[in-house]
Amino acid sequence: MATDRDTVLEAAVGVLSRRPTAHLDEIARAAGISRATLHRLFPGRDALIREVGLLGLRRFAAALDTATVEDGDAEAALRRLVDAAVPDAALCAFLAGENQLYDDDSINDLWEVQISRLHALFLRGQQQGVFRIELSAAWLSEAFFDLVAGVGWSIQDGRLAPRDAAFSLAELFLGGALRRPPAPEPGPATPTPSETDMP
Amino acid sequence: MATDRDTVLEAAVGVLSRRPTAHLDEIARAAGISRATLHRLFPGRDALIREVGLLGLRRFAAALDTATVEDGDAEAALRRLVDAAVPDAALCAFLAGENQLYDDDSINDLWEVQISRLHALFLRGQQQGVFRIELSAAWLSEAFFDLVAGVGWSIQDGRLAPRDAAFSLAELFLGGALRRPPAPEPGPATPTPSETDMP
DNA sequence: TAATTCTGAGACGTCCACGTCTCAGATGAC
DNA sequence: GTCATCTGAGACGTGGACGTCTCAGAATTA
Repeated sequence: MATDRDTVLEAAVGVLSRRPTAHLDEIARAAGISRATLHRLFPGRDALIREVGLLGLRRFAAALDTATVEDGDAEAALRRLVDAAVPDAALCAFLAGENQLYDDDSINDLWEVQISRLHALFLRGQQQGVFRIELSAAWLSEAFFDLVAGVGWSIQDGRLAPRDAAFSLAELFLGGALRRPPAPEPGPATPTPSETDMP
Repeated sequence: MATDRDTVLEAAVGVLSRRPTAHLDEIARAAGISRATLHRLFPGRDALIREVGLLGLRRFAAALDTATVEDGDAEAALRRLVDAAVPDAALCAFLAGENQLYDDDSINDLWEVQISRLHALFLRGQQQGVFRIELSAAWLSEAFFDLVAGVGWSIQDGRLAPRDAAFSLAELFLGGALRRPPAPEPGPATPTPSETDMP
């Protein structure tokens, strides 16, 4: 039973990120509460969707804060951001799927702010000579966010181990974004060699 | 006016990929037809959504075919796939957002087939020593598809030039996926140095 | 124990998107 | 020209999700 709002919102994300048209019954059941209690917490469906989006944006903004993306070396900042954002990847997956959904200006503004911070990070990295300049900062921002969303989907569907998420995201993205690709690292604590998938 | 089914479906994708709960009125308007004609082409909303998904899967399967991803060097195969898939990136964006939507087994099976082909490509590339083995083939498949979807979204929103799409996708993804990253290439016909974004 | 608060289950009415139908006008074939 | 075919606009009924309400039972507190 999840009575506090954020817990319910996270349960809602688990359903809405894959089935945006899910009924309130289903969302309530996923949260382990009744439809009545769901209505007590959120006035209606629109309010619920809105708060889910707000929670995602607040979490992503918090990840940008804790990673202090505005400071220091761009590569190190991005690695910090990966670690900070991966725990909330599911929320980012929801945002990626319908970031144009809201008529609300306050949400769109908040969204723009976070994207701008991400864009600035890549722009700074390009100026520092860390990130490739053949790829526009806008594309790097979009691709990074999409990969975070992909991490969220993969974990939800059980196709990616949560422990491997940050490593997989950082290695794949930085490999393509860095101007001087680093030598392949030895791997995470629990390496996932795909040979084990072989018959 | 778009009377043939595929054209209507592509117009529907443009709306549904960003607003999955869009009304049929809106979809019809986006396709330049009336709601009555939309109902003449597709029995109902479920049928429309289903056909959109089927079109996306057929297009992606066709891209895998034309790229002959089962043949030859894995890196070259992936580059061919990029070129073949980018034109239908918008459809992939729709699939990425709600690939678990369908109760229909025929669609899920078709989906699994294509994902398996992608997975096999990465597995073969890893065996060839082309792709990194620290990243699982499953994650590479997911990430590739998510980036294709990201290309679709970016183009739709005008954040990525269609001419740069294939280059941006291939360079970013292969940079992170290849075992021996290639030296940075000079760039596409219309390079997009992000310095031009600077104030 | 007794009182208070909160929740779940269910019933009920409302509203809106959907599906269907009709008909006038446009388009095209002959 | 005539006829056939197709489309758009609009009206209409329906279904189902949604929002509200009530009430019994559980959980918490004193």
